[in-house]
Amino acid sequence: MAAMNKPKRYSPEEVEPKWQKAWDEAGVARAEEGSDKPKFYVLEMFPYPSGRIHMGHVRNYTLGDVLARYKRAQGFNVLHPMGWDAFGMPAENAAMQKGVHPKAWTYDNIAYMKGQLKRLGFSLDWSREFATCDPEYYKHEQAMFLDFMDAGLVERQKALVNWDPVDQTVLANEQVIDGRGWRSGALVEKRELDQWFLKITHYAEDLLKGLDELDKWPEKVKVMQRNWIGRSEGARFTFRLVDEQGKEWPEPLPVYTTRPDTLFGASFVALSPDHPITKKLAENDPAIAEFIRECAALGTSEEAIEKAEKKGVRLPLYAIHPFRPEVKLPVYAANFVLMTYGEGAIFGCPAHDQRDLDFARKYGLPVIPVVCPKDTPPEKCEIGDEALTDSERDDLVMINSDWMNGMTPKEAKEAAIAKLEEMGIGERKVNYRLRDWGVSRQRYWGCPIPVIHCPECGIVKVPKEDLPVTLPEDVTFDEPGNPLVRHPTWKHVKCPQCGGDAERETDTFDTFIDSSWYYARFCSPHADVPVDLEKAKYWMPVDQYIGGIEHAILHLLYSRFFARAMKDTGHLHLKEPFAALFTQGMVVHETYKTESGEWVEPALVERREDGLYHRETGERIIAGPVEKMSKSKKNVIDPEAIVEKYGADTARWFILSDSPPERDIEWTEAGVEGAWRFVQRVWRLIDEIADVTAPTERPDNLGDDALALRRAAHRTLAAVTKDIEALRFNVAIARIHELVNAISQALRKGGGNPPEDLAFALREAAELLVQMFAPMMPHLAEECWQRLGRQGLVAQTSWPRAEETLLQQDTVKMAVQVNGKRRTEMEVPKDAPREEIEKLALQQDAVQRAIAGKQVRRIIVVPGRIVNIVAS
RNA sequence: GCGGGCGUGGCGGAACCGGUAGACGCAGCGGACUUAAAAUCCGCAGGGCGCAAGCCCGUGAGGGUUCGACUCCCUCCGCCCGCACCA
Repeated sequence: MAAMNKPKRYSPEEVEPKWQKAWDEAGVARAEEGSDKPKFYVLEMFPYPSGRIHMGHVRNYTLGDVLARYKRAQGFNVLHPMGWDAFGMPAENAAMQKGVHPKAWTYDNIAYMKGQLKRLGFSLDWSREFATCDPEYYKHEQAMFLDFMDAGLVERQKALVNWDPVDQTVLANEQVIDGRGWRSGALVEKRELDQWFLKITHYAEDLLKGLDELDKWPEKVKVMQRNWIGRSEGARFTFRLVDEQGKEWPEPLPVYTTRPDTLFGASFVALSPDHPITKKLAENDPAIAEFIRECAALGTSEEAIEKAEKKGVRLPLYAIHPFRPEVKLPVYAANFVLMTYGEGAIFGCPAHDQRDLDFARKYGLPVIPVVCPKDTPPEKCEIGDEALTDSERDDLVMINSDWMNGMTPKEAKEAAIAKLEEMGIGERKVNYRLRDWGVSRQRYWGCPIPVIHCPECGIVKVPKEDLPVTLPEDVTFDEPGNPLVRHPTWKHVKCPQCGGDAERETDTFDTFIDSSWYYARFCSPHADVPVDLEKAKYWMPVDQYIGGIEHAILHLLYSRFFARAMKDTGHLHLKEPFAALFTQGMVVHETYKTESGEWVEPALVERREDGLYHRETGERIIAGPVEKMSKSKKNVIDPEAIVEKYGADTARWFILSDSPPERDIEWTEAGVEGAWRFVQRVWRLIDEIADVTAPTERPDNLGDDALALRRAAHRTLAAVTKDIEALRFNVAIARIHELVNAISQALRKGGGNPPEDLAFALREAAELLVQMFAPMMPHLAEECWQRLGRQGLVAQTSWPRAEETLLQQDTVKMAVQVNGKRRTEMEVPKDAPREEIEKLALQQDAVQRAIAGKQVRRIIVVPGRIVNIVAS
């Protein structure tokens, strides 16, 4: 008989804080080096301290926490740290809008969000916490930058940037909307500024090759990175140029091509509007100058590029065809030729390149096919509106190409390159789309770049002993622009070399630098070097990295680059920081609008019999599509409200159920209610079983019910173990549901006073159940564990092992098919001989009916699964 | 245009290596308990025909391989994501 005062209902608001405290005190999440256990480093992408945790965080960190808790139980020494990606523009925006200092705003947010993460019960090692805006963190970033400079991995280049003349700052491409600054609305200008660049291109080939080894990364991400790096093989060669009088231009013109095989089809040469020759010619030719202006005004927005017509302007030059000196190709400046790729100049072969074809048609240039399908006679080979761009197909052959005629395009490529090399005017060349990484930002809330500009000595590195270069705190945000520039004293320093007056660099680093090495810092967060190599050698690489797909290129590529640069400067020992990557799906929610088209938040929507209504105004509400939670569409569910109402375990359980973690999950009230009911149901079940008196030793003879339950429990354990390993949490949860159903049924069968054997099985199953869901619902698990009278924390208990003998069955159910159609099923002994199974199958009534009047031709037996009788 | 992925009940999704399609959950329906409701518990549930036993159809469409296909191959349709004047 249960005690009267026992809580009927599980109350997370009381239970959860209690266990969170217990975990803290027991140091459950503490990771220590020097353990003889194998290590496991699980990391989720650290958050930007925007103010509050959102559902995406809940999903991300729940996935990681399940894995961390599971691996700990499996006997791993687990590193599961958390920190803050704390530099960035929102802090400055808050400063401008609300008058708070970015630092205060950031640290307040961190404090608040840390509390939220704790209330969600994540087993994080907070002793390793840091924020990237801590000078203790960024001073190491500055030191490494100096080392990168010494290693030749840093360059200062002029670069075209988006300049907002009102806010007086550089904007990222994403911050330019329809040619205007997203905050100021001012027309953005293109400015050429001196910027710091990290030479990521130095590792282009290695970053590409490294992808092949990352067998635990999603193919999708690797493909995106491959495309981004954009390796292409071709040739670089030069054209001789002559002017209209036939006078030789002083310099030959280099071009890059991936299709040297099509050289005989060339009908023009085109330069980028930004090409030095174009600019030079524009000095004396207003038409060219006007064209350059036009192209610059068009901007670089994707939309503009997409819509832009192929356009060009004739330059007063001809290019001499390298293989046919008598042929002079007209030279144009064309808007589709990019200065930033290859040599900023191309030869146009309209027959085999769509852009060239469009251009040729517009300007009436010849279209000479040089590649032709084998079964088409050369004279019939014509190009309409579409260029023939294939070159890999084997059924293609070169035509109109002098000595290359008859070759395949592949052979012709080789032949053309050989010829260009022989002539001494070109060579084989690999090109990459990847550009160097511009890291200068004209912002305050970022890591200061540790260099000094001296009028005498030029660029001078800040001596390492003077690091960190810290941000001044007495800055104002009442004017646009970078407060570091107008700070009265900060930038004025003596040159470390000559002692004369000099100025600090006032740009700060792109915040992507901060997140490019934080994973390594977690190994030794308090070390006085960027990374303690001994510790990094123990913990790195990250065994499982988890985060959103939106970082597929930027963050993940920068991190891979940084690891390489750190390795080459002695700060790390490996090139690939993340051994396994998991990209989670988004949390989505239905959207709601009033009839007048205003977005309505879910909390204000009331579900009535005949539809949806506004809780306050009573207006009709129309449900819209299910979309990513976003403030603008108001379809946001605040995790804090969920935790308050249902507790962390319910939130965690729901977000893990139903949808596989890589897919989007729809947050629904009904789904959360379901999870909540399950939490209560488990609690009631454990509560009842705790009252059953059970033997501690397994009774010798187990009845059918007890044996069946033991089998169910151990089979579930085996399945759940596999599913967690594979991050198939939704399936693991389904198995756990099944086990709960099985235990409930067994408990009902046993009545209030089950026999000894069943009592033992019930207890065993209950304990296994609790251990299985502990990584997902850790608080409930501890409470149940205690209720079952077990000592210690589940969080510190080893993962149970399934008993092998219980996983096997004495008899198996086999389906019986006739001609591939299932007719019946039968129970046969596990290792019944083949003949026995065939005989039994043929005896089945349903089989007899199905084969009546037919001849049995063949019987296929798949042991333990099916029998298929082929009859005709 | 190029690249990647995905199409399974009303919904989210299961299905090991080619072997009983639809586990589990949500929503739904019926019943028990209750004065009533909530909660809880029991049961039903892909579609069609049938009183039933049972039979037929069924994993986007069509074809192929196979004793057997959600799974492998080909063609097509649809959706999602990424990249995109990259020579």
